[in-house]
Amino acid sequence: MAKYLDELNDPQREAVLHKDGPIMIIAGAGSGKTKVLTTRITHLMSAHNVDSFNILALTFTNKAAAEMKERIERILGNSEARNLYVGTFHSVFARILRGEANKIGYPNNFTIYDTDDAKSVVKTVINELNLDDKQYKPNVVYNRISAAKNALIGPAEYATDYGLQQEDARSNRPMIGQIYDAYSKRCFKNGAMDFDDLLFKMYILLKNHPESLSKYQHKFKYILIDEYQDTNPAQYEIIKLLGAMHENVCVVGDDAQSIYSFRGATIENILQFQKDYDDVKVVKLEQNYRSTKHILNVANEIISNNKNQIEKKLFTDNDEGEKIKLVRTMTDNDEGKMVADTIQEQKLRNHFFNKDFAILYRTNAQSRSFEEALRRMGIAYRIYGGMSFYQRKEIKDFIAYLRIISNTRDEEALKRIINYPGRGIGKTTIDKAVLLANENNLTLWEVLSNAGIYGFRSGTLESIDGFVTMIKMFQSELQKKNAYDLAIIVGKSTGIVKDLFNDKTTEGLARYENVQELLNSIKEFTETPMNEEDGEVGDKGLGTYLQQIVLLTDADDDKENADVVKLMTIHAAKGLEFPVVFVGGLEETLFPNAMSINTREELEEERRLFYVAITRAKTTLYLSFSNARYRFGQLQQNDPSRFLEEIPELHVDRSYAGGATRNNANSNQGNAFQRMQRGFGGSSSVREPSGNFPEKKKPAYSVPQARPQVKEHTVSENFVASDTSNLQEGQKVEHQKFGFGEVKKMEGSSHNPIATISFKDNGEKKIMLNYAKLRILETE
DNA sequence: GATTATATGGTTTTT
DNA sequence: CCATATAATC
Repeated sequence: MAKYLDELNDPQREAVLHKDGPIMIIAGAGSGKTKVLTTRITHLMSAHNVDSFNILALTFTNKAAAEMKERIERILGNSEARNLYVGTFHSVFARILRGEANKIGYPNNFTIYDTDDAKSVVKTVINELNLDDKQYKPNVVYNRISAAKNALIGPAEYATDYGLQQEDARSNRPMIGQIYDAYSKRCFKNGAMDFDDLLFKMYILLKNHPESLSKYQHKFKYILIDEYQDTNPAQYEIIKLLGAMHENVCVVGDDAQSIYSFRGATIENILQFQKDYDDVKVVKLEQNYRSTKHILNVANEIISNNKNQIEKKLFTDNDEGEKIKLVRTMTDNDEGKMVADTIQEQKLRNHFFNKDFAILYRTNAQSRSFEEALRRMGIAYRIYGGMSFYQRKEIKDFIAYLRIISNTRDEEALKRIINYPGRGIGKTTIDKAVLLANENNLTLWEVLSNAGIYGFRSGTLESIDGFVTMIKMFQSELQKKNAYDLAIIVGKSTGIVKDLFNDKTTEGLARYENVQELLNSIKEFTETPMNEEDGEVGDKGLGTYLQQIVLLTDADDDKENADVVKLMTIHAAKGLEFPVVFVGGLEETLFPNAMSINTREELEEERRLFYVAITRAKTTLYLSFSNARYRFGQLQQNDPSRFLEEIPELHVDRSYAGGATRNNANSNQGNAFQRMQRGFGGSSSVREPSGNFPEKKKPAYSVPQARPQVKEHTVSENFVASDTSNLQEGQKVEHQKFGFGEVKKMEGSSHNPIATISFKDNGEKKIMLNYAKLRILETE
C-alpha cells in the first residue's frame, strides 16, 4: 500500500480509494478534508494513471488552489501537478470563457467587472431609464440581479416570472426586470462580464453549444469540488453538465459550515446531489484533528441548536485543553486593548509567535479597534479583506487605462480616466458623448474617436482628440511591448506617476507606493513562466493579466510565513486554523447581525458562522463582547449575544482578565449568559453615562474586566526608552503607560529580567524589561 | 469646468 | 465615523 494511504483514517481512506462514480464526503470541521482531496487526486494519478490534464478541482480561494497543487506536487515528487485544472469556480470559468467567448458573442479579451464597476453600470442604467435612484437603489437592484443570475434566471425569464414580479411590485420596485435587461445589454455592449456572469455565461455556453460541452466533458474525466456547501444553483448546474458523461464527481462539504447563502449558496445542493446521481457513495469524516475537547464540545453544543442539519457527531482524541475564555469589556476600544494585551502576554508566557494568533469578527468595520490597539502595542499585524489593493482609487484608475487599451468597449474604464488626470473633458462633455453613443448605438469610444462629426466645441474637441490619440498610441505599443513595458509608458505619458510622486502628503506618498507596487506586480506577471495550458488562449498579454487580477482576493497574496497577527472576518477565515483565536463583538445586533435575525434560516446561518469561528481554534479560544461600541460615530449599547447562552458553563472560564488574577464568583450553575446577566445587576438596561465609565461603579458580582484599570499617563515630552540592562533597585523610572515609579526588586534571568516597580499612580507591577519601554530618570 | 463646502447615508458577509 | 454625492463658488 502506498505510504500516503497509511496516514489516513478509515473513512478518509475509503474516500480516497473510491475511484469511479459520484461520491459525497461530509467532512466536519478540522477532519482533514483538504488532505483527503489532495490524496485522492494523487491517488488517481499515481495508482490509476489518470492524466493530470483530465482532472478538475474547484476551490473557493486561489490560495486553497495553490496550496492543493503544492501538496500534490510534494507527494508525487514531480511537476505533473501543474497540469491540473485547479482554481476557484470564477477563475477556472473565466479561463475557459476567455477561449470560448466568441461563441456567445463576447470578445476574447472581455473585461471582468468587479462589484464596484457593476454597481456603477446599474446606476447608469437606472438613470438612463429615468428612474429614481432613491427608489431603485443601485445596491439593492444589483443584489437582486445577482441573485437572479445565481439562480440562472435571465432577464427574459425574470420579466415573465410571476413570483418575482409580485415581489418587486410589493417592494415598490416593479421596474427591476427592465433594469436587469438594460444592465445585461449594457454589459454586453461594454464587452464585460460581472462576477455572476462568469457562472451564468459558462452555463449558457455549455447549454447552447454542444461542441463546447463535449470538449470539456471529455477533458474533465474527474471533477472534485471543495466547500460544496457554499455552491449555488448556477454552480450546481454547471457541474452537472460537465460531469454528466463520466459522473466522476466528488464533492466535499460540511452543511454546518454553510455561510454564503447571501451569495445564493444553498444546502439544497447537498440533498439534490444524492437525487441527481445514481448510487452516490457517502462518506462522513467525523474525527476532528484540530481542536481540543473543550473547544470542539462547545462547537458541537452550539450547532446542535440548529434544526436544519445532517446528522453527525464530531469527536476528537486531542487533549481536553483549556476552557474557552469569555471576556466582557466596556467599549470596543477596551476590547481591542484586551486582545492586544492578551496577545502580548501569551507571547511571553507560552512562547507564541504573532502568526499564531487570529482575531475574527463579524463585520469588517470591527477591525479598527483591534488595529489601533495592536499598533499601540507595537505588535505586527495584517488585515485581510476590507478594501483590497485592487479596489484603491489610484490602482483602479491606473488599471482603467490598461483596460481601455485592451478593450475599448469598456465604458466604465473609459469614463474613469477620460478626465484623469484633468484634461478639460468634464461632465457635460461626457454626458453628451454617452447620449450620442446611446442614440446611435455606438460605443462611447466610437463616439470619441469620431468626435469631429458630432459638433463639440473646438477646445473640447481638441482635448478629446488628444486623449484618443494617446490611447491609440498605447494600443500600437501593445503590439510590440509586454504588459509591463506598456504600463511604464502609460505611467509616463499620462503623467500619473509624476503627479503622485510630486504629492508629498502622507496619502500621496502611499498612493505613489501603491502604484509602484502595481507596476511590480505587472512585472512579476510578465516574467513568471506561463502555466502550460494558458497558452490555449493565446498570450501572456495584458488581457490575461487584467482578467486574473480582478479575481484575486487579498487573502491570496499572503506572505504565509510573515510573523503577523491576522485579522479577518469569519467568512474570510473559513478553511483556516490558528492556535489562538479571538472572536470579538459577540453582541446582539452585531453577531447575530440585526440584518439576519428575521427568519429561522437567517439565524441558523449566523449560528453556523459562529460555529465556523469557534472551530478555527486549535488550542485556545477567546470570546469577547462589549457593553457598548461606536457605530455610525455613536456609542451604542448592546446586549450580549444570544449565542453565549448556548455555551455550557463547564467549558467556560470567565476568571480570565487579561492576565490579572481576580477573585470572581465561580459559581458552577447556570450558563455563561445567565451569569453575565446576574453579574451586571439585570443586564445592560443599566445605562452608563457615555464616554468614560467610572472605575468605582463595580457591580456586586465582579465580572472580569479586560484589564485592571490603569490611570492614564501621558509620557513626558523627552521620553526615550533607556537601556535597562543595568537597571538597579532603587532607581526612579518612567513607564510608558503606568507613569512614574521606583524599582523595588530585580529578579528573573539575565535573559528575561523582571523588575518589580512601585508606581505612583498604579501601584506595584512586575515588568518584563525585554518588552517594556522604560525611561530611567536621572538621579541627582 | 474645477475646486471646495456641505449634506447625506450607510454596515453584514465575498468571488 | 467615513465616503461619496450634490451644491456653491470661483
